[in-house]
Amino acid sequence: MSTEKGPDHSRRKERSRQAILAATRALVAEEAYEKVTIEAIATRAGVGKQTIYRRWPSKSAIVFAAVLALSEDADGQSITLPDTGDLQADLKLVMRATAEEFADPAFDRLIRALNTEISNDAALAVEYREKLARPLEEAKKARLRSAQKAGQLDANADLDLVLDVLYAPLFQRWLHRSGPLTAAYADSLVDVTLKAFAP
Amino acid sequence: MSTEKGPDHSRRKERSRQAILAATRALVAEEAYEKVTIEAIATRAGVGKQTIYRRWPSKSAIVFAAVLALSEDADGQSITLPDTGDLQADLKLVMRATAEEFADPAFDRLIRALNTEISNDAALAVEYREKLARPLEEAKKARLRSAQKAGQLDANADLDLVLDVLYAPLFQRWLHRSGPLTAAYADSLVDVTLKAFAP
DNA sequence: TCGGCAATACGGATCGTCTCGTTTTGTTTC
DNA sequence: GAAACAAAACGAGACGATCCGTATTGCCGA
Repeated sequence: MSTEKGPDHSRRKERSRQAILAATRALVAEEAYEKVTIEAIATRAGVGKQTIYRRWPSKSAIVFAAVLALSEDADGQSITLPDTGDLQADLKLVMRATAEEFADPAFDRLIRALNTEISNDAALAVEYREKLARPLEEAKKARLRSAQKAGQLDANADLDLVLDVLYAPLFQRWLHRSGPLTAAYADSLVDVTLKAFAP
Repeated sequence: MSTEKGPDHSRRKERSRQAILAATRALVAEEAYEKVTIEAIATRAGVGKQTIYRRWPSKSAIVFAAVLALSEDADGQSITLPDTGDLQADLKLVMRATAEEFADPAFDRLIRALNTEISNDAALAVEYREKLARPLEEAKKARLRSAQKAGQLDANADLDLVLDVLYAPLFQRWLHRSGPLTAAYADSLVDVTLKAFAP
C-alpha cells in the first residue's frame, strides 16, 4: 500500500484540496472575477471555509495553487520544447500553440485572474516566476542554446532579451486585447525575432 | 470674466470631481489597492458617497478617470515625439523616459491599478485603448513614418508590430517585475527593434 | 476513540441605495 | 443692483446585503 511515506493520512486532505482547486478554476472560468469569493469556492467545493483558510492565506494564493496544480499534473519531469533542427519552424509551432491556449475562454479567465493577483502582490510575483515562469523559460532557453550551437542564432545574444522580444508582444496583445492572436501574428513575431538576433 | 462659453454652471461639480480624482490618486499611491474603497475615497475627498455614484458606475471607472485627467491636463494639443533625424537616439530618449516613469512609485501603483481593472473589464479596455493608448501610439507611428521616409526603417514594416516589439518587453518586465528597468535595457530594445526592422 | 471535517454563527468592513437637512446656484422681484 | 426664492447638488450617514476571517459545534471515518 504505502508506496512512499504514509500518504494514507492525507488522502482525505488531498481530496478536499483537489476539490477546492477545481472549484476555484470552475468559478473563475464562469463568473466575473470579483464575484469569485472564498465562500463561493467553499460552497462549490462542498467544503467548510475553515478548510480553505487552514491551507491558504489569501485568495491570490488559492488562484496561484489552482494554476500550479494544472502544470504539475502534466509534468513529473521537466519540460522540453520540440527540436527538429529548424529553429524557425519549432518556434512558430510553440508560438501558435501559446496563442491558441490564450484563445480558450476558461484558460483566458484563469490566467487573467492570476495576472491580476501577481500584479498587485510582489511576493506572489516572485513565487510565480520561480515555480511557473522559470521552468518554462529554461526549456525555451535550452532550445535557443541548441540553435546557437547550430549557427541559427547569434551566439552572443542575451537569451532573456530574446525571449522578451519573442513573447512579450503576444502577452501584451492578449492582456490588453489590442488585437487578435492569430497564427500569422505568432509567425511574425518569430520572423522578427530571428531577424533581430540573426547570427 | 467668461473667457469661453459659460462653464460657471459646473463650478461646484468640477470642484468635487477634481477632489474625488485627486483623492483616488493619493489613496492608490499610498495603500494596497484592495484597501482603496469607495468609502475611503469619499472620506478623503470630503465628499458624500452619492456624489461619487452619481458620476461613476464602478471603481474601475473612477481609476480610469483619475489617470485620464492626468493626461488631459498635459495636452490641449496632440502629443509629439522628438524628431532630430536620428531615429535610434530619439527612440532611446523616449524609451528611457518611459522606463523612468515606471520607476516612480506613485505612477507605478496608479498604472498597476489601471491595468488590473482593464484586464478584467473588456469595455474599459476599449475605452483605454481609444482615449489613452491610441493617441500615444499615433505619435509614435508618426515618428516611425518619418524614419521610413528618411530610410532609417523598413518602408514595408507593420508599424503596429514595430511598436509591440519595442514596448511590450518593457511593459512585461515592469508588470511581472521580472527585471530592473534600466537605461541599458531600454537601449537594448531600441537596438534590437531597429535591427529587426532595418531597411 | 479521536482528529479532521462541514456547517454555521459571529462581529467587522464595505457595498450600493436611500433619505435627510444644508449649501450653492440661477432666477425673480422690488 | 440687492433681497428673496425655488431647484439642484451636496455632505453626512442610516440601511440591509454580502463577504471577510475567526470561533464553535456536532458528526463521521479511520
